[in-house]
Amino acid sequence: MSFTYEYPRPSLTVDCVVFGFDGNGLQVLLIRRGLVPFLGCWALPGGFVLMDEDLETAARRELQEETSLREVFLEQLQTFGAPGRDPRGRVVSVAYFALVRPDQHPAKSDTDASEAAWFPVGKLPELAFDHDEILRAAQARLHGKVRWQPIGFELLPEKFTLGQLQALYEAVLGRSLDKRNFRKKLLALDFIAPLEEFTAGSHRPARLHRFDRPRYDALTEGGFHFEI
Amino acid sequence: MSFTYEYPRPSLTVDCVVFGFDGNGLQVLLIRRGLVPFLGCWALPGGFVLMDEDLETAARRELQEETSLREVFLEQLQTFGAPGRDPRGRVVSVAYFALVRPDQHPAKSDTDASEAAWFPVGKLPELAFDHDEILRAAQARLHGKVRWQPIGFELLPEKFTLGQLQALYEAVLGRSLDKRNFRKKLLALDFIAPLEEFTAGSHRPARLHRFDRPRYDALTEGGFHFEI
DNA sequence: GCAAAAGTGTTTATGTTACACCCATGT
DNA sequence: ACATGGGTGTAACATAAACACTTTTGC
Repeated sequence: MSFTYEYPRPSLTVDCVVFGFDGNGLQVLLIRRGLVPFLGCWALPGGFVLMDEDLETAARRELQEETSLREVFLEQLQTFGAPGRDPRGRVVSVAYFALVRPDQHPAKSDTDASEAAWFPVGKLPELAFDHDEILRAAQARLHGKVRWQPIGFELLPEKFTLGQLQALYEAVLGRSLDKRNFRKKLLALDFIAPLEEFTAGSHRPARLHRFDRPRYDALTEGGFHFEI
Repeated sequence: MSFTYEYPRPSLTVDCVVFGFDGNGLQVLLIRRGLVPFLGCWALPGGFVLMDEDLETAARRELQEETSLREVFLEQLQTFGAPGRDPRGRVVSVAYFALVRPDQHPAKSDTDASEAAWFPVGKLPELAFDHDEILRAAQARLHGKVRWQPIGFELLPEKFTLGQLQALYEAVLGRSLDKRNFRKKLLALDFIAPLEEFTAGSHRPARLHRFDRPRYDALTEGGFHFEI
């Protein structure tokens, strides 16, 4: 059919902004490029979408190929398509943002050809293409979203302390929160279940909690809305 | 360079979900397709992205070509790229959503070849491609957004009554609001300026108001956040 | 015993909800 | 005069914010 020749076609890629949390600050996973252009430069993991592949599938495939990450929380962010954003020609990129738990973290620096490393969001290196712009959009989304969606739990281990959760919120929101009010509010929401387990370690043991997803789903079906 | 042949390329389109408000209910602007596939079927305005054209520019161009709309509020919504969403082959579509004021509304039915018409969001015809899915995503975005961003004003004339504004919020949110509380809250936000003008007409004249964008911008720069 | 993080309640201020009547105009 | 939408205030209630000390552990 003549259709395939009617319009010139841009190339299509996906790029992923992968956030992690180490108990202290928010981190982003970057890879060092092994190809021109921007050879040796840090960049977001990503690559070309295959012809019969769903966009999210492409993002997950690239994540696994470049960072060994599987089964992470992944959500479409925004599509970047300014002409000139890629020196090779017209390349449109669908950006995703991902949240990974500490136990899913890939090694800080692989021995593989493709080097991957975590960087604190405050201390990022120069990035290839328009990846700094994509990253800013992802940070804005995370910031706007964490207050009314339970995405914080995607960044913590399955069992976590309220102290960890608060540190995460403080890192994402960029301000400190009152400990008593934070606990009161979160526990009142009633989808964080306290466990009979405690941390061991160099201070007073802290009670562990778990995010109760079935409970959360039940609440949201009833038109429930929270805000932190 | 060999790059251009390394990867097969999907075709890239933009589609626009255009919302309008007629004082009563929320409406969506659709066009009747003049080409196969889905010839004669209602669809979202949109079309192919040119090779050296920004995505938003493409959306604005298509809007003007197909619906004569210019200078509308336009925001990127989401990108739809499931293989098989277009029977012609792999076509990825970047969806936008637009808000237009009554004075920008194109004629209800053009005499032109390309027919365009407004439909109430509750009574939509069958749509081409996956446009029903795109439309649902746009409605969800509008619903989630209207409460904390001043997008309501993009759907009303420059000078409006609080009654009109409330009717719009009720249409978007799908529930009725208390008149006194609504007025109290909106006026307290302090970016809606009352004017010394009034409607004429068949009842008690209503005071007109104007959205004070400079005032709004000043407030948001100071980290201000509202919710209706 | 001291450093370090965990845990816990009350008071005050602020914001949200519910609610009913008179007003100005056109017909 | 009546129908129609415009306009107004207060009291009860719920939510959010401010605030300091005791507990438990490892060293």
